[in-house]
This record gives sequence, structure tokens and C-alpha cells, in this order.
Amino acid sequence: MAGIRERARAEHTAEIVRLARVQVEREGASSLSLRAIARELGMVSSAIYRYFASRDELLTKLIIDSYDRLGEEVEAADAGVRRRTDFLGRWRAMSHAIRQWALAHPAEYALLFGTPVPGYAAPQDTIGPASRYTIVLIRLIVEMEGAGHRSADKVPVALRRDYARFRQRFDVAASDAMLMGGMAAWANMMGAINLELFGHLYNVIDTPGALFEAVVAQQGRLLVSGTAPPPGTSKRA
Amino acid sequence: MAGIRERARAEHTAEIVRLARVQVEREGASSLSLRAIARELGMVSSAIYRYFASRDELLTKLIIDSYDRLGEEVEAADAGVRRRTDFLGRWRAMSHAIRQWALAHPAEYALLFGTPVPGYAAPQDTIGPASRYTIVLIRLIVEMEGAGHRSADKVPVALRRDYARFRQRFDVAASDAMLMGGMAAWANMMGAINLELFGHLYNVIDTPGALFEAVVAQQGRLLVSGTAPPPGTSKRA
DNA sequence: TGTACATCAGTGAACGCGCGTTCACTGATGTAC
DNA sequence: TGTACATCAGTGAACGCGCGTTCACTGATGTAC
Repeated sequence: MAGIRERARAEHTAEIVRLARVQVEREGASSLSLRAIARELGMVSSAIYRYFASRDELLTKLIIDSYDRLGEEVEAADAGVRRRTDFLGRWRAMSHAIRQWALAHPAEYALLFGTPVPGYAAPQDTIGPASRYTIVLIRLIVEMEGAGHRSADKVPVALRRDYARFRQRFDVAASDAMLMGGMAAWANMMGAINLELFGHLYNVIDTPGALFEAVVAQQGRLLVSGTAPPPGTSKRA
Repeated sequence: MAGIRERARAEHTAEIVRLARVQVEREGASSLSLRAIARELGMVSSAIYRYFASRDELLTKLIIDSYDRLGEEVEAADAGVRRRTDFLGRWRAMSHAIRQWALAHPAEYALLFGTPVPGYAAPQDTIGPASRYTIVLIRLIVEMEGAGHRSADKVPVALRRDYARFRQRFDVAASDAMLMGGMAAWANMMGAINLELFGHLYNVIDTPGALFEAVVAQQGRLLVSGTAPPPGTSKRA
């Protein structure tokens, strides 16, 4: 009871989102078309409005879903590595998870990390999902510091306030230096993915995976090499 | 003589390009419209075709011009620092030049480094201009090595062939390790700009310039710290 | 269990707008003799 | 210096296509009594 209509609605909504995603994957986000989706669904174009109030609302849904999938991948990758001992392995695992997801879904990646869609301003609803994958990284940083690692990164005075706010907002206990190291590692790793995905290694580097691994390894070494934890503490901190 | 028509043509072409750039800056590349340009020019839409064979050709012209302007900025920044002694200063200068240009012309930056315009494949003509700003970086790497610096970067075996080809294609004499260091520095620096420009530091870092400087400094230290040149050689290598 | 009413998914037509590109044309500018 | 012809910039109409969104409507599903 109450079921039939509700279930149909859920199915149709999911189908619209699925078709939208296929379209984005094929043509890019800027040419996402409600009419085209309706056509493929065998519906009249106005029917879409029973499910989404506007094109932007559908776009928002797509963005949220993509962030969620990415977050899921990164969480799974992190979970597959020994939590308390292999920090470098965790960093590598999550980095490669992001790149693999990006390669598998380039248009979705572009939707999240490429040029913002002109005329579209991401609403509040995307903030939560957007931070999901970063939380995995933040947790790593915090746990590393908890295990005795100390970052060697220098912290510019101008960033101290940002990091203070960051600690408060995300309820995170990490030093400025460690946050600095994490931010740098994050930015650098994403940079390598962007260059590859947006075609800037074309005709320059044929094995971008190797370049990525090198960049990730470099950053990983920096994260771990600050001050090694006192011997024996890393296993049981 | 022969002048009047020719000059008018040159002026109109320039005006079309200028208006196109304004449009890209306002609405993004994907909504670049020949008709809108014609309207602003006070011409009938088909008149544009006397100057550009298609929308894609105009887009190509824009991309080439943007790469050229960026290249110019980076060259100027590099030229403003003492060539043979201050390698770190040169690296910082060119990095900041790229970021400043990106901040001043975000849509142009997005055109070059953001999501590729769907359905548009950059033709051969863009390759030369695209490498102009990178050549400044490559030259720095080469001159550093010439002055006795040795990168500490590890080179994955898979990249050796890429670097060998790179040396040949760009006629560059730099070791694998130094090229590796340069690539990493480049990718990392661009990554920080991307995050900032595409809105991912929003609500996280209020002073992205400081973060950028930190990332650049980190990479600069890595570039310089491999093996310092033997004392006294850096001034006259 | 049956009836009366409310909800809501999907229709079909329309509004008002945009776009790139082609084509036959006019009339001015440039060139050759 | 003057005439005949070629070049070429800009016109205006048209082709054929796309889009998001609104609105009054029908008819089926769900709900309350």
C-alpha cells in the first residue's frame, strides 16, 4: 500500500538521473538537455518537471551523486590498507582511487573539478557530499599526527587563521604544519590528475600513470618524513 | 596603396577577436556566439564568415592568443630576475606570473586549462603557442642543471622513454631526474591554481595566495635542494 | 466493501528564445592595361 | 588619366535545428469515511 505510485516515482527519478549521467558522460555537462532525456525516456518534455523543478536541480543532483561515488571509492581504498601502520600506503591508495575514478568517469570528474558550468552556482546541498572524499584525507593527516608524525612544512603566517577556522569548522585536531602538508599534498595530487585529464600531457608523457605515481610518492615522502614517530609508537598510538 | 581594404580587414578581425574574448570572459567559452558578436559589431551574422570560416576557427584563434599572452607574462616575469644566480627567484616569479594571469583572466585560463570544450578538438596550430610558457620553465631546469644543480627526484623506469623522447622533441639537454623534478613542480603548481580558480578553496582557505606561495616554495626547495652546485660555480657556469 | 474526493503523473500545445551556416545579391574598392 | 574587369565585404533571407519552461487538461491511483 502507498507503494505502487511511490515506487514508480523512485524508479523514474533514478532513470532520469541515469540518463542524465550518460548524457553528461557523452557530451559534457554544458549540453545536458532535459528534452533529450525526455525523448530517451519516451516521455513528453514537460513530464520531467514532475521530477525535477529545473535543469539546475537535476545538475545539482548529478553533482551530489558524483561526489558521493567518488567519496565511496576513496573510503574503500583507504579501508583496504592497514590503518595504523601504513600511512604512506593509505595516502597512495586514496590518491590512486581518485585518479582511477577520474579516468573511468572523465566527464563526471570534469563536472566536479573542471571549469564551473557557466550560469550555474552550486547550492548549499553540494557542500556536504563535496567534502566526503576530503574527509578521508583529513582523517589520515590527523591519525598520522596522532601516531607521532610531525610535518616539516612551513606555515605562512597568513594561513594560520584559515587553519584555525578549519579546525573549528571540521572539528579536526591537527597542527597548522600538518594541515599545511595535507593541503599541499592534496593540491599537488589533484594537479597531476587535471593535467592528464584535460589533455596537457598529450604528446609529452605517454605513461601518465607513472608520472602520477611519482608525484604522489614525492608528496607521500614529504608527509611522512617530517619527523618520524618515536620508535615503537606507530603501531599502538 | 593596397592598404585601405587590408587595414580595414585587419581592424575588423581584431575587433571580432576582442569581442569574442570579452564574451568568453563573461559567459565562458561554451556560450561563445558568432551571432552575438555580429550583433555587437552592428553587422549581420553572416558577415562574420568573411573573417572566420567557423566558430571553431575563432575559438582556435582565441586559444592561441591566450597562450601567447600567458607566455608573454611568464617570459617577462622570468626576465625580471637575475638569470644565473637566483634560480629559486625565477621559479617563484614564473609561478606567480601564471597565477596572476589566471586570476586576471579566469575564463581565458579555464579555456586553456579547464574542461575541454565539448565537440572541439584543438588543432595542430595551438601546439606551438601552448608550449611557450612551458619553455620558460624548461629553460630554467636546463640552466639549473648547467649550473651544477642535481635533482633528487627518483625517476620511475616507465618514464625514461618519455623523457628521452622529450629531450629529442624539444631539443633539451636535461637529465631524467631534472625533468622529473620539473614536471612535478609544474603539475603541483598548476594544481594549486586550479583548486583556487575552480572554487575548491571556497570556505576553506581565505588567503589562497598564501597557500599558493607555500606550495611554490615547497616545490622550489625541492628543485634547488637536490644537490647544491659546488661553491663558486653558480655565478659563472 | 463501496462511494466521493483529492492527489498527482503524464500530455500536448505553445511561448519565446537561441544558435551555426549557406546562398544569391549589391555595391564599393582595387588592379591591369 | 581613364576605362573594363575582378575581387571582396557586407546584406538579408532562409534552412534546420536546438533549448527551458508554463499551462490547462485527462485519467489513473490513492485516501477517508
